[in-house]
Order: sequence, then C-alpha cells, then structure tokens
Amino acid sequence: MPARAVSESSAPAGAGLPAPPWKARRKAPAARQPLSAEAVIETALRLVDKDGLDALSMRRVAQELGTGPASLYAYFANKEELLEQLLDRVIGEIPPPVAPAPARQGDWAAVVKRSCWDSRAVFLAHRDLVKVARANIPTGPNSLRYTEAMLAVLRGAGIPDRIAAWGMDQMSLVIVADAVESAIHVSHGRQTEADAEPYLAQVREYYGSLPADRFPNLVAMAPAMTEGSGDERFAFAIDLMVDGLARFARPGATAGAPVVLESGVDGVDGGGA
Amino acid sequence: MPARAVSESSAPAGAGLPAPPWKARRKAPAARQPLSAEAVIETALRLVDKDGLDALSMRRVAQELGTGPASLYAYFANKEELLEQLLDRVIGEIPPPVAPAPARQGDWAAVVKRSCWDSRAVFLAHRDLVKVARANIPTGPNSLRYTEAMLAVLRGAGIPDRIAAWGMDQMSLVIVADAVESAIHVSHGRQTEADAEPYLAQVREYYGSLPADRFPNLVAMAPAMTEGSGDERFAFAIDLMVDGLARFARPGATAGAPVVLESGVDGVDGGGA
DNA sequence: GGCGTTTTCGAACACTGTTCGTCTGTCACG
DNA sequence: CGTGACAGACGAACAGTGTTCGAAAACGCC
Repeated sequence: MPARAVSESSAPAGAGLPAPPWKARRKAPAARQPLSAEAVIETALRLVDKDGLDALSMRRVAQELGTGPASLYAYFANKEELLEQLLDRVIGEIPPPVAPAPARQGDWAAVVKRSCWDSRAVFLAHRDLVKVARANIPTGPNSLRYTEAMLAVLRGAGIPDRIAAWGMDQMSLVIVADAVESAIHVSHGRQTEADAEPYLAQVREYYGSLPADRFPNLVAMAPAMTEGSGDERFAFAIDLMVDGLARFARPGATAGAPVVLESGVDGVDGGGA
Repeated sequence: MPARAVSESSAPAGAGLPAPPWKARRKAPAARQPLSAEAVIETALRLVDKDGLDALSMRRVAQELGTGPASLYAYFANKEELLEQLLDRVIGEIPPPVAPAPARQGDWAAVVKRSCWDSRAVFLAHRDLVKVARANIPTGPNSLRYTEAMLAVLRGAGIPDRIAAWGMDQMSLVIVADAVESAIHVSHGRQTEADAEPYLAQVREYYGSLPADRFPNLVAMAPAMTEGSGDERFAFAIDLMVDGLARFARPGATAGAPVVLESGVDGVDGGGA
C-alpha cells in the first residue's frame, strides 16, 4: 500500500536533492528527484499557471516529472485530491489577518477588508486554479490556519459565532467568484482590462440594441451593466459584505443589530430598510 | 452546412410528430422525432436531473435519442453551447419578479428577496446543472427576461444604475453558489439535510479535535461552523445582500447612503460601523 | 548473497468531445 | 415520371482523458 503522505504543510525534508548519480537507473537515466507529493504539487502548480487548468492532466504532470501517470497515484488517490492540495498550497500564500490590538478594536473592518484584498491578489496570481475552489468546507492545513485567523478578528470584534461563521463563508465566496470571473476572461484571451474592453463594448452594444419596448431597463442600463473596473466591482462587493457584517458587531452596533434572523421564505415583510 | 437553429425560445413547430410509418427506414427503423434543438435540450435536461452533470456526455444524449453523437453537432457547436442553452432553459422556469405598484414601493426589498427564494427553488430542482453557471454575463433569452424584470424592481426603488447592476451580479452569485454547494452535497450522496448530518458531525468533531493552542477559535466555534440549515444560511446571505443594497435606495435611505464608494485597496479606514 | 517488502510505472481499459466523409431521404426541376 | 442536387443524419475514427493492473525494479534486512 502506498504512502499517502499527510503533508503537515511543513517544509519538505529532502526535497531539492539531486538523485545519487553513482548508481544510475537502468531504464530511466534522467531520474529526477525520487518523486514526492511536494514535487508533484509544485510541478502541477507551474503547469496550471502556465497553460491553464484545463491543460492540467495527470499525464502531463507525470511527463513533466519524467515518469508515467500511474506513479502519481501513489501520492494522490485521484485527480481531485491533487487539486485540493494544490488549492491549499496556494491558500498558504495568503498572509493571515492579524487581529487589531484591543485598544484599536474598531479597526477590525479595515483589517478584514485588507485581508480580502490580499486573498484576491493571491488568487489572481493563480487565476485558473481557483476554479476548483467549490463551496467545499475547507479542511487543508493552510485553509485552517487562515480560517482561524479570520475568525479571531471577527470574534474579537464582538460578532456572534454563528454570524462570524456564515460571514466568512460569504466573504470567501465573493473572493473566489471574483477570481473565477477574471479567470474566465483570461481563458477567453482577455488578459488585461484593456483586452476585455472590446468584448465589453460588444456586450454593451448588444444590450443597447434590444427591443426597447420589452427591455427598457436593460437598454437604458447598457452602459451601467458593463461599467466599472474589476477593482471597483470587488470593492463594492466586499464593502457591501463587511459593512453588512458590521451591523452585528457588539460594541458599536448601529441599530437593534438582530442576532437571530427573522426573515424566511414567507416573512420577508419586515426585513428591509 | 447544418442549420444551427437560433431557437427564439418559442414553442417548437412540429416537435411531437411520430415518424411516417409507411416508409420504414432501412437502417434505423426506430426513428424518433427527426431531432431538433428542443428535443436534444429536453433529453439532456432529463439526463442531468437523473444522473448528474458528470454523467452527461454527448454520446449518452445521442444514445437516448437513438442516434450517434455526431448528429448533435448539427444543432450545437459544442458541448458548452448545449450546456448554455440548457441553463437558459432552466432559468426560464423562474418566475420573473413583478415590480410593486408605485404606491407600495417600499415593498421592493420583499419582492427582491422573494424572487431570490424563487430562483433558489428552481435551481435546487436542477441542482447539478447549476454547476455550469459560471460568472458569465448571461445572454440567453430567458436570462435577459429575468434580468430585465429584476432591474425594473431595483431601479423602481431608486437604486442608482451602477449599484443595481453590481447588486444583481452579487445576488445571482449568492444564489448560484448556494445551489452549487447543495449539489456537491448531493453528489457526495447526502440528499437531504438529515443525510448530511453525519458528515457535518464529522466535520464538527474534526474542528473540535484540533490543537486548542493553535486553533482556539476554530475549536470554540466547532458547533457554530456547522450550524444552521440550508434555508437559514441562505436567508442570512440574501438578507445581508438586499439589506445592504437598501442603503442605496433613494427614497427612504437610512443614513448618508453613499452612492460612490470610497474604499479601495488602501482607504479602508473609514468604512466600518 | 538472497529474500520480502515497498515503490515505480508501461500498458491497457473504458471513457470523453469532436471531426470527416459517406450515406440517404426529400424535393424541385426538366 | 425520372433525375439530379442538396441538406441533414450519422458510423467510424482520432486524439485525448482519468484510472487500474500487474510486472518489474529498488530497497532494507537478515
């Protein structure tokens, strides 16, 4: 039975060592480093960043490592597990937020927002990989570390546990969705915002050309629909989210700050502003 | 060159006709209806709902229709286009929101929330399909119809165009993400909330068993992290979103209701409560 | 040196989306 | 009524995929 390295996300022990050359292998003389989960992950990540997620196949990774696809299954049960660990490896690049000192606890929202921007930066650096970030409850070591840090900030701000948990979910959802959208643009050949402009202009023109009697709002809003840079839209989403969460913070809540939500499928009447 | 039916989403002309039996085909005597984009979509949707999105292959659809995979490419350029039209077909099941009468314009938030719940219900009925709903700008006829209706409500409430556009994006993002999460649960064999409980208990136990010195908040919040039914979490997310948007509505805004956002990568200081 | 265990991986399986070129049923035209 | 043209249907094949099996190699140990 293979090893199935658990990989406590610490530095790999003997990762960069060259293969001992005095006893050359018979069949595969190239003989990279003897293969390890870390080496596979690093190679796979390089491929994803270079050629995109769709171009990542077990064969391709194996070939890059100078071996066959079957070898990878000693370290990963299947492709999905490889992708999961790949994602966690990337999450490890995000600097966890540090809770503000008790004296300046009012700054927590700024800390949270900054961390969202930090996450965004890392995800955009590995755009395509983020497509695998489904709504799974994260359990990788790096995800845990980040979640712990973020929860510390939210709880420190006096946000009830349940709200903090759900709020974290929502924030990561927004961050991931933003990165995925960007990845889609890139995979359509629109690398920068300038590259995307012709496409957006096309969409704008299409909206504007719709029959005005059936689509009066879309026609009127054609410019607004495609307006705003990625940064602006992200800022809007994050502010909406975090400012909303702020209503639940204990010390300086604006109004009644309801902790238990009342609105359900039916009772949506009393919810609004 | 094939037809590439544009399919203005109206009822198909001669869809359900049986093949004329007096001149039986030589090779394929079964001879279903002569094939049409609608028939393909309907068949594909049935397969997705029955066996999941991953089980949907062009071969499988073709086989179900009694033909070969090549035949489908007369109606759809590729699988992606089929999936897009499939998604639009499902979006067509969502009842578009109706803007409240001018006299009761304060009810707009309730209308929006109810429409979110309606969308959720439809997406949950076709759980797996929703996985294809990437952050694309929707251009299918049914998507357009729904978007138009929702924009009408938001604009009627006095929400600025730009905010309305971005807000719609965020809402559909939340709705889709919720459905995708549910789909993932189902694809792991956890159909109902009762089925998911053992899994959640496992996650809860795992969080609780982490080293308390390095993960104090996760350990303490182990129950909170897995708490709440799907309905509750969805209600939280939607309320957070819509109530946040309500701050931008012109007539009865709570506070200063800033229309232009100020917070960016750096200037996040003044944002919070 | 020889043996048993662990790790590696070539070859194959059962699929996938997509294309090519042939076949065929239908229909307008002479 | 015969015939040619043509649009649509589709069998077969291509190049790829994730994954498995079992044989081969490498290693540690007596």
